[in-house]
Amino acid sequence: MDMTVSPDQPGDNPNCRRVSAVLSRLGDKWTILAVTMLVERPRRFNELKRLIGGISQQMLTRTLKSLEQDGMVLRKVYPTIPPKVEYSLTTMGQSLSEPLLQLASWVLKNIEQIESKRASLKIHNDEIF
Amino acid sequence: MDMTVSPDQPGDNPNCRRVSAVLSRLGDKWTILAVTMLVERPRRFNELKRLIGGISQQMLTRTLKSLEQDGMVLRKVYPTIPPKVEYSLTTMGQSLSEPLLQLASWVLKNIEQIESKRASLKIHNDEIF
DNA sequence: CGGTATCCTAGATGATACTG
DNA sequence: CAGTATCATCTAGGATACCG
Repeated sequence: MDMTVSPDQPGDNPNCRRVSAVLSRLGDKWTILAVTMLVERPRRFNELKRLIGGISQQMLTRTLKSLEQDGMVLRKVYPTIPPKVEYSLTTMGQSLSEPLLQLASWVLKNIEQIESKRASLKIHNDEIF
Repeated sequence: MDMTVSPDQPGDNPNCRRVSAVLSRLGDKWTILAVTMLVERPRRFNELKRLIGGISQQMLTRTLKSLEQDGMVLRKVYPTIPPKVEYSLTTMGQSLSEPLLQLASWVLKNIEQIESKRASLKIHNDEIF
């Protein structure tokens, strides 16, 4: 599972792509947010929906299902009326949350700079066209 | 820029979505790999293409342009014949690479477990359908 | 060598309605 | 409450051809 790269190594790098496949799943529009919302404690479906904000019901369902299939999230159903479903992080999910929170923290520290850079480019383009 | 969440706080969370927007850009299919390939030293366009492997020319162009617009990557053109273009990480790009490499490292440590879990679910579904 | 331009498709996402 | 089902839209990404 070596991701180091010898200089100018030609051809494809299968390990890179296996890792990339997982990363691009983690990096979809909602996954990281969902995991973040589960760090503190288990949450119910609609609770997560409110916390995340702006996610459609369907996408929350899919996101949670993917996380469950990858072993990051545990789904527990309480057969009450009305039904209650609680989502929590597995051990692997908790360990994932550590680098994820570090990344989120980096984004928070740098988001002003990123957004202002994007904005300035936009203005520049607007001047040209 | 508070990402902490008071319990059951209703409504949308704009900060979450600003962060999410950046994260989902970072998490696309190629960005993280591209940044990783630039950590060691600057690289030329086709060098990156070879290192990443499997990326189309167009997507590499787009990925690098996005990173440049966000201030992560510096693009330096040497007006030689044939043309030579070198990409390197900016200071912000270097600082980004730290949490990114930690995340990549986490994936490497857990990828076997994730892939086997996915595979076992696939077998299970194949038995049903 | 390091790109653009164009076209195309699968999949991601959203909106809405319905259900146990 | 916690979903499914269905339909519509948008975009990421690939393939290919061309360019300075």
